[in-house]
Amino acid sequence: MNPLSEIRARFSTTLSGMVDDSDNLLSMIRPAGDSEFGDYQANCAMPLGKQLGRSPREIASEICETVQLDGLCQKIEIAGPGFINLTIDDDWLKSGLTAALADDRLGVDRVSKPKTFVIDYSSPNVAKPMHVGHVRSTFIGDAISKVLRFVGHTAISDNHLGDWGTQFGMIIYGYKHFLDEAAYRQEPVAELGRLYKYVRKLMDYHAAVKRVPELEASLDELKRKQADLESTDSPGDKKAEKQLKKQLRQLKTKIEDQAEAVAGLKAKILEVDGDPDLVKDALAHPNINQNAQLETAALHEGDATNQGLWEEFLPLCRQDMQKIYDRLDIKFDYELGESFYHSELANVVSDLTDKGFTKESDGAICVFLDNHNAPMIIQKRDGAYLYSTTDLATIKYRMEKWNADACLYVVDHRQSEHFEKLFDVARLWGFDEVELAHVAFGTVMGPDGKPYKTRSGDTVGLSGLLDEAESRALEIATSQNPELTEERHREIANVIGIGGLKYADLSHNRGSDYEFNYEKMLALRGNTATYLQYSYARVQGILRRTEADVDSIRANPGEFLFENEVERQLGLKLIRFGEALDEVLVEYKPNVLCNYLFELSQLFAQFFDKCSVKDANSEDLKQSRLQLCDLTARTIRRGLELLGIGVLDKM
RNA sequence: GCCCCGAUAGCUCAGCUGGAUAGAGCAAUUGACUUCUAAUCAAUAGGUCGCAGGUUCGAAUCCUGCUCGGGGUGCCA
Repeated sequence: MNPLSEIRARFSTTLSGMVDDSDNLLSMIRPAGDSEFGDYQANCAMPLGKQLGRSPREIASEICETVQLDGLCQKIEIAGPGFINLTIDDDWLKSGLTAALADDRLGVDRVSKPKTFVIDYSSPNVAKPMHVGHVRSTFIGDAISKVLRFVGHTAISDNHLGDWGTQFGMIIYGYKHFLDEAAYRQEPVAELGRLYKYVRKLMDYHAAVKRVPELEASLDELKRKQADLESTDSPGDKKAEKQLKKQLRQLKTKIEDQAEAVAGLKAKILEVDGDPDLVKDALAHPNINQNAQLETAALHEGDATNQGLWEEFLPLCRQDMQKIYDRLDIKFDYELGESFYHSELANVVSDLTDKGFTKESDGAICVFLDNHNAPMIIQKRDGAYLYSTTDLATIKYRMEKWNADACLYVVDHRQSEHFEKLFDVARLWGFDEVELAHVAFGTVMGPDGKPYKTRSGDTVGLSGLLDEAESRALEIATSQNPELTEERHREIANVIGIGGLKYADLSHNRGSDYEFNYEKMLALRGNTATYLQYSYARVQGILRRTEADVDSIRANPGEFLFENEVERQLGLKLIRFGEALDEVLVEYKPNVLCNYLFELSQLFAQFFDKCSVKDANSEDLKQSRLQLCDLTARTIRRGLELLGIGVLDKM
């Protein structure tokens, strides 16, 4: 039992005797903001005083008299307007640590009411290279799944692959017209990738050729407007003046954006124009955009040739994608892609229609919702279905198959409106018991504060990103410890490179955008995976140098001794691992666990500095310190494992 | 137009279901390696929590307005 839930349990009895609903008050018991005030503080006397019309300090002392904290807290003080400051009893702490030492779960309880969670994350489009944008969903989803499982829930991870989309129409079109058979026989995946990129290029070319004149016309129009506004006489009154300036500013950014877009499109045209083969193919395939779309439509309608090609391509693409997941050590329980649901889509629409929830509008079948202006369209005018339809079919399947208590969607925050609508429709449809949550995350930014792109403006490919992280890590590992073998260096580089990447992502609040930076990610100091991994390696160093036998430490523990204040702090932090995990799951925020592990490692570094294990004054103290070391190492290792990050005994 | 999100130290970010003197890392300055890994630790300095109001014992946190920035916005995913 972690101290916070223990304290809350004790307060619960007292508070429920004073008010009807004590849950809110219990949540006001929290870790102390300042260690001067003790370990925990209960702030519930102030609001309670108000509610009961009495002095908060009076209430506080009444609470203190009745609450049973014997054996749990050694000091209870009332301070300021009515704060109740609590200090955990050293004996309680020591017995908790002793129990954790012998426990594979480090003293973390399993939840009393396990639930079934379905977690939808990663979800890339197969046949398109994975890029930096997939990183966050993959890491965050994986970490949440692992924490859920560790605390005792059932977590079903499901990679909702985009395996039925327009990219297959493009590849099929490419296969039919541009295939290099020898290359396909030798390296099918590479050839399919080439075909995808090739068709993409030609499609972009035609789209750009068409779009540039339109954009340029609109750009001229904007510039005219700008000139008009600039030559407008000053309106005299301040408000109008301000309005005018604002309009001009907005126009200016719009002009800049469009000019940039035109330049980008022109670059794409030039790229094709500069290559005679590309020009030839571009001219020979003027309707490639429409025709690729037709290939997709044919696939969806069950065309035998396209179906056959799709069945041939899909396993190849998935195999290729699997390489990335293997490097990241990410596994899924299920990988039910969009194609898995395609036969159900018509039923979704007809069922919703039968129940009277749909309405036809401009030929499309829609579900209108009270709190949204735009409806959710579930079938297009041309009869095709949309991702909203697939998502609804997916919810139905997950409920029927797993009877989920909660479905978590770890998806980019830009899709929040889609999920609001989706969840509303699902509830309308009858799935109103399940918790449906969009675990949204922000964008990975480049050093310019814009979404992370390569210098040429393309998205950053994931496999290249991993290569770069590992090669930089290799350089660091080699220069730090030149005496190790190259094989060891590579192993270290893998663990700190991939770990650094994951930690950089997970340590940010998932809702925020963050700036991607290799240097910071792998920095030798600061709040990085390396720092945590180094702490772990230092413990292992101590255990080696003292020739400690961890099995016997765990089996025959001595008393924990707090000779130095930092030893008590470290012990308290260790016993609070479960609190951190609970906190992660309140809002599905892995950064809470990162913070905990960083603070734990900082305390260990202080302990390392001040409290020698090898040269402890007595055997008892040495034993106690070894126990703290062992617990620290196991907590860091377990915590990092839940984040999907590895550790090393030496680095 | 409408909707959503953000603005915290020079930089990158925590903190946000209201709590005590706003935190960390980096960068800067200073000190500590014959020592269990210095990939470390100790210390100094750095702030009008975008602006203006409001709510209250108490506001970075909640409410309103404004400024600036980002995103979304019926037939892409």
